[in-house]
Amino acid sequence: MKKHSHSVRPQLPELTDCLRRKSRRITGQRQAILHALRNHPHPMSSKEVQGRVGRGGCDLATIYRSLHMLESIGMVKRFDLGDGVARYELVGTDDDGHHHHLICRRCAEVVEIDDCFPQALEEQIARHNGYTGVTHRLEFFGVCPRCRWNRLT
Amino acid sequence: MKKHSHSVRPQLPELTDCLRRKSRRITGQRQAILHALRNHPHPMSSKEVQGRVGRGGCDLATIYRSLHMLESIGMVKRFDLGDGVARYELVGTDDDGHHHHLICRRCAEVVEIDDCFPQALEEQIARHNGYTGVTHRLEFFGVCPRCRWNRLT
DNA sequence: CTTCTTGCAAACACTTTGCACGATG
DNA sequence: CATCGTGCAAAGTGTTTGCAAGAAG
Repeated sequence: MKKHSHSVRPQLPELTDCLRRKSRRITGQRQAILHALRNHPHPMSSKEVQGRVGRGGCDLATIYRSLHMLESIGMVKRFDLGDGVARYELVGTDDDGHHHHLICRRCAEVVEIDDCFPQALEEQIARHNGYTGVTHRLEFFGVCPRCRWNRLT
Repeated sequence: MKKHSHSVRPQLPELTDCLRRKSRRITGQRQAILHALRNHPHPMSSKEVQGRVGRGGCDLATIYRSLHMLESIGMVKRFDLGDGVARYELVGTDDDGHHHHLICRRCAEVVEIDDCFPQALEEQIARHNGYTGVTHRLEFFGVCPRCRWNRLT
């Protein structure tokens, strides 16, 4: 059971080990991308990742390819915040990365949410429709305290 | 309270009246688009709408503009099924169009779902984070009975 | 030295926009 | 007949891909 939004944040060596185990090559770019993801535990778009990859930078195509690869081996999770831009988060070492977000409609601030759609209800929906392997994608939208305040003044 | 997925399906005259009330012009294209949406009560992309607009057809740009306009006056609701393509559904006369979907990961079949995220829990999430006007976007994904069967054979 | 990765540029898919012409109220 | 809506083509985004050069194991 998870008690807090942020699970254990993996260290870089653990991450590269993970690549090694999956027989993926450990390149400078991949390390930089993982480093960027590690230091900003919020959904990041490819461009945002690129912006946080320092010295020398990294081609966007490489970012896209890396992110896909990392997703395919379960090291990152893709999130869809509703604006047609794919965002990714590093998956902790102890969980599967499944969680949700509360996004401010005005400033796009993102808060991690621990609550989840009731499992019993999901199972009922699956059974009722004859579907198997059912999961869900869930995000909340609202106005954050700061934006609400700014709007009032 | 809603009892069944599909609320009252508006007739064409009601729809055009709605446009009139909002002082939007009633053009052949808009009628055709509304007609298409009316006869296919599932999330439809702009291209799908175009494919169902008969005789003469209609420019894609017009479809995009119409769909935006219809959304802005609340006649259609936009859904995001996770594949970066905006889809729209006509909103019934008696509800606000809020509902969810169960989508087959293999054939993309879509089933309307009546269940919703528990309101009490949503309010708690909002309060806990100081957010106001909180809503949610929720979609389920799984494998439909038919695809499951085909896979077994 | 073999195989996997990268950068670059071109290609793509979806969506938006400028503008002159055409239709609606 | 004033205004709004449409078609067409061009431009914008975000993302994917082909290919030769480069790096990892």
